[in-house]
Amino acid sequence: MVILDPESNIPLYMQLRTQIIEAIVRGDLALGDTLPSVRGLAGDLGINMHTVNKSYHELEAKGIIEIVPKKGAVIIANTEKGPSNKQREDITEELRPAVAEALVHGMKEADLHQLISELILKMKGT
Amino acid sequence: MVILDPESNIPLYMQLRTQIIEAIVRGDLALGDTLPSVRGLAGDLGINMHTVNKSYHELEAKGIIEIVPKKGAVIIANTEKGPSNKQREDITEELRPAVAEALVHGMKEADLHQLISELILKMKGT
DNA sequence: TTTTTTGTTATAGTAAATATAGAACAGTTC
DNA sequence: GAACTGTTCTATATTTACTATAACAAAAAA
Repeated sequence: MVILDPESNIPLYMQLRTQIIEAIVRGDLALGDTLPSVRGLAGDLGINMHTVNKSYHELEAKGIIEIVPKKGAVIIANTEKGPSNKQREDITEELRPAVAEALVHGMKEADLHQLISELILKMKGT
Repeated sequence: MVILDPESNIPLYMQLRTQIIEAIVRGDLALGDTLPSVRGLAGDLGINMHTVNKSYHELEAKGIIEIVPKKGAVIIANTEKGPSNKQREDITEELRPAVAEALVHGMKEADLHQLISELILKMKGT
């Protein structure tokens, strides 16, 4: 279930790619599953085909899906095997600003671990 | 020491505000210290005054500095006291996409804690 | 085999975000 | 008084984000 907020300061294509990733994490989508066609999903969400296409290509760049021309997009992310070195570095840089903000407000290492654990629970939950 | 990358896809004002936060985390800037004037810092960095001003106002919105008109910007972030509820929620939402990406690539909770710990070390170190 | 659907590419346009530039104002500091 | 401060205003250029069509060629379905 994807819900986009057109008023958000977060671009639509980012909201979409994040929610697709979370759908995989929840198990709503699994390895080998195919994503809806760019036209189909765009129609359902009431947004433009190119916006969906941009999300898909970002997911492909992250190694989460594979786009087969003229066919469709298939999930290739292996939620069992760990991340590659590059993926791990990308994740680190993505975490950096938020971690810095946490530390500047006095959060301790243990607090951050707790917060992360809560986030994981919420994300994997209903 | 602030270094900006004009070629980055990350806006200058975001790079700047993140690096100021990290400077506080490192201890290069402390509670009560005043930031350089918007004109002064803009000159040093070779960017526009308004760009620096935008960074400062984002830091103020995050409760990290206080801008006193006609005087300057003072650091009010207390790196000892924990974050407010709102700050904690903001940090959680900022972490969400990166955590989702980590999980989709098969990182386990313990792996993420390890990665966070490494990040904190790097951030507080030289 | 015809039709539909697929991702891709190209062009075009609007709106917002980002960054710069210069000027003026009114307090603060020296 | 002079220099410096953040603030506000106008203005402009560039990039990003999003939408809108259209056309293409290959795959899939009828």
